[in-house]
Amino acid sequence: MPPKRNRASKEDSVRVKNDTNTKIKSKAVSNKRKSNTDDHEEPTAKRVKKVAKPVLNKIDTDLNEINFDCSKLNAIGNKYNLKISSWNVSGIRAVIKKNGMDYILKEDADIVALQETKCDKNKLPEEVKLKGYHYYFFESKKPGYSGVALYTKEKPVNIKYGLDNAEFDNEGRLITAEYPNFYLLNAYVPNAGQKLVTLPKRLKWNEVFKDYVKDLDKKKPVIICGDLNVAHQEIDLKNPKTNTKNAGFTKEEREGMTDFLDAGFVDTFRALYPDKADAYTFWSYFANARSKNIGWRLDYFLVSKQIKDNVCDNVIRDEVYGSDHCPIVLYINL
Amino acid sequence: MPPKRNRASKEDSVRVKNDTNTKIKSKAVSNKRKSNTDDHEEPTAKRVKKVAKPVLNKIDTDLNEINFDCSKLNAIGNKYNLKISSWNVSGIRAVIKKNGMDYILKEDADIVALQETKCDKNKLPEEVKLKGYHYYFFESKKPGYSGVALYTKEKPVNIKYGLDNAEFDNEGRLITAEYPNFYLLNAYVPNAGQKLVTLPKRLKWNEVFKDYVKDLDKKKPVIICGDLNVAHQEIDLKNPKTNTKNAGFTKEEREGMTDFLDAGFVDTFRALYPDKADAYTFWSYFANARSKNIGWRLDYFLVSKQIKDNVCDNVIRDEVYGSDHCPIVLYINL
DNA sequence: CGTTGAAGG
DNA sequence: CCTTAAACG
Repeated sequence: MPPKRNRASKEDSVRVKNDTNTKIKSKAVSNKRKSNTDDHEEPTAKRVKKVAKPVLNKIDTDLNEINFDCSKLNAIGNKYNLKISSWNVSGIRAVIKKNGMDYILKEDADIVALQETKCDKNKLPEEVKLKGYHYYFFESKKPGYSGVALYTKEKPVNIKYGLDNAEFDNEGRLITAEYPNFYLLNAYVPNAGQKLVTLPKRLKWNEVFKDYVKDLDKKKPVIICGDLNVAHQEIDLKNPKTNTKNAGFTKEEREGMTDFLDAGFVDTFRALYPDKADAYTFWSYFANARSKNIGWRLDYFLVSKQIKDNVCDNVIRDEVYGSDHCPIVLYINL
Repeated sequence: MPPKRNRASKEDSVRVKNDTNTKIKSKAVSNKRKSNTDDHEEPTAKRVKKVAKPVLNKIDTDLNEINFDCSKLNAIGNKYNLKISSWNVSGIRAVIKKNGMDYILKEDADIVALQETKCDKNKLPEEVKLKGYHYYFFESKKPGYSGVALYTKEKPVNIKYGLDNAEFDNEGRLITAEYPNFYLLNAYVPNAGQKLVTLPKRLKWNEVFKDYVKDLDKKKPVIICGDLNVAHQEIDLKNPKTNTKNAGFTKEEREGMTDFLDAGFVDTFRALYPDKADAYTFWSYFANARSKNIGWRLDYFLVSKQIKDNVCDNVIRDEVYGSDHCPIVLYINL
């Protein structure tokens, strides 16, 4: 069983105090006023809450049902010696309330990369402290917006926040951890926005980020993970036809991804499973998309070409709820 | 038992889907990286939620424990033939979620006056429709702010929204219902604000309102109910000494109340119970004030002097939770 | 639809 | 402390 935290039960009901001293029950006096209901202005909204809570916050089975290990060998014939988990939590405090840290502890990855933490450093609850990990939070200047975090068992040689760009570094979108034999980048790529209002900003990021990573790649192999906010190909989302003008599947964003990969990187999931459809990491909260698996693959592990054969597996943990994204896990031998 | 609505249980937990097809449990590979936790920047906020939810949303007993009838006779010797309930709900949608409408139905008053409904007409949920009542909502132009509602079994001769003052009528603070033999006024009086920033506005209200009511009082007797946002005398709040500079107990607000009563009205609760202490209708949500009964009497029934002897009783329903105010009930014979 | 801060109480 | 609307996704 996953450790359960003490949490208050939310019994939302009008309460009645227990010290009533007037218990005489008599029939209410008959009332001369007769009621008929007709002419008032009608309320238009339907109900306070639609029907039932989305299944999202309910436990069906427990985390022990998941196999967190991996027996697959990589192309070189080695088992993994490094496990990395990446998860867009869409608000770390909300995920904590849903016992999301239990998943992280159970996964027991060597490195955990979180995106959209949406929490100022001084508001981080105690629960973010995970024993056995060094952790690093990079927040946005805009409170409650964006933000990334990195947990790592081994202390990195160096930690760098941002990519030396004032605009993006104000938004807590990138942590670079340098290890002896590789760089690990945790990225939360700008969303192109409703009606693509921030597509220009996004394309600017693509350029700045590519330049930044190419420089690193000259020194050591690079592992990039996070929410890259693009479904690369048609296979990477349920409804490619109707989303070509929507954030995450525009021609520009898709070409940006292709362009990035052409610079010498591999989408590990697609490399391992070239034809696997219906494999998504994000589902809109709208219209119960997740239960119908109407999703997008927006979260990735990209690795430098030189270490692509080191990858053992890339797993999508779509059994894990708590956010509109699910975690993804990379097993690699480095 | 009060009728329970179908509501989703809020089991806030990270959920795991029930279709895991990989159940091989093998020991995680031993990891060469050793962990030691020391140097990261410390989170400063303590916990996500303090300790436990305030008792406010929990049912202890049920509404059947309350005696909603009244056998007391008024000074003329008559039992009541009219029951009026007044409740500052502090958000009608929140109260509905806590089954607050069950209280209203159980009380079964002839007239129900609500304050701080905080809901645009087009966002009112279905649950505001109560069978057997005509209802009238007066909203603020500022969404989610102020707003009053009136439920009445007998259809009034006339309904008037506001008091012909542009400033106050934009804020949904007053409904006047004219009945054959009296006026019923449902008022949500402006709060003087943090550091008394809106005390001038409040004092302006006092003048405008007094003039308005005095005019009505010349025609028919008046019953005023609602959140008058003042504790009149020291007996009307737990901590009079420390609150003389705070909204609700300033000299100006208290004198405003005295001044209003001097115009020919009676505070029915205090008239019936001149020395009753610890009788409050509001408790701050801060510091568990309600469980310690650190409260204020801010909600009133005021009646024209000419009908003061018609009053049978004025009850404070402090057993009813769901808001930071509790309901009050007037039993009268008219 | 769900998370967040901000205003208001 | 609690409710709400607005921004963002």
